[in-house]
Amino acid sequence: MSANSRLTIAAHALAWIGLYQRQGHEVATSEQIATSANTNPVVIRRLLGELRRAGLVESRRGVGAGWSLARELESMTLLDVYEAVEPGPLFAMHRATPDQGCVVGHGIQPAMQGIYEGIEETLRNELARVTLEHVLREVLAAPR
Amino acid sequence: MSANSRLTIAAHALAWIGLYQRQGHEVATSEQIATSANTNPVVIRRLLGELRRAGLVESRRGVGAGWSLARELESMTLLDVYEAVEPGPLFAMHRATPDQGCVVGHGIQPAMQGIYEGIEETLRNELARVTLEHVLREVLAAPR
DNA sequence: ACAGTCGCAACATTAATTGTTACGACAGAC
DNA sequence: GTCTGTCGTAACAATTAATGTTGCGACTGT
Repeated sequence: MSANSRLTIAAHALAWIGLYQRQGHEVATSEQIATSANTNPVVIRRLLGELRRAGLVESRRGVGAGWSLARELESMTLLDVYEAVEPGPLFAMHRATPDQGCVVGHGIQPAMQGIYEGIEETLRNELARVTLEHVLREVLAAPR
Repeated sequence: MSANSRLTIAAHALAWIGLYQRQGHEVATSEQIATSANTNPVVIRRLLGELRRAGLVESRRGVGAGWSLARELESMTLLDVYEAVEPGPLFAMHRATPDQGCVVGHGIQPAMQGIYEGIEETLRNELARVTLEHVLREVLAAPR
């Protein structure tokens, strides 16, 4: 479905910064993270900018600039990241409004919206159960 | 996120056929459904074709041709529809493979895949709890 | 033979994400 | 005060997926 890797890349960036800081460094640059994620630094800066707005990371400017965590990885969940970087709802409605003169065309959108709402709530609960600390631990547990 | 309305349109089509059949008609045409959903008949035929492959609907050709349900709405769930019309996973990995020389770049994909798998399983369970009969009832319950 | 609809392929359009380039703003080093 | 490295952001290009459209052959009841 979604060719949408924003959540994955954002988690990647956070894990990278977290690990780098544990190795004694103050800040990580968008270029370093971009190299690890094999993408463009601007893409990383955009995503981290959204995470900063959500209070998950901080940035410093000038020489020796870069990004650092605003909170412990333990206190961040995938839900925090998801809400920071994913704008819309999971499932979309019709692109053009259906025929309001038809019973089904008229009732389908409220019906599906109500159903989708419950499903997204469940998804949110699941995302909230996974911390970024957990993600980093899983990353380090990968066989090499 | 996804500007992806396939599940919504497919549910719309099934509810439409179901209601139409309850009104005494044998088959529904892609043109009728397309009018209700405010889209092109070919879009409907494509979606219904996938639902037919999944055994949810049947089609007849020739004069008086059209679509009919292969099972009761009561016995179809949104999960059946979802699996029929949504190909890929919910969350995507990196577009380009991350730097395998980096610890995080190396471990991130297996880590996230494992996490996403559990989340998608939960999503599937939620979708499986909603029958198309329920959808149609919600549709008809909408205030006019 | 005819008419209506599906089946399917080919192509166009739209929209979202991702990638790239460019340049000003900022802050520490010298 | 200048220099250097990095962020901040805008503008635009490239890529991809979904959706929309057209065309025409296949099928089947009349």
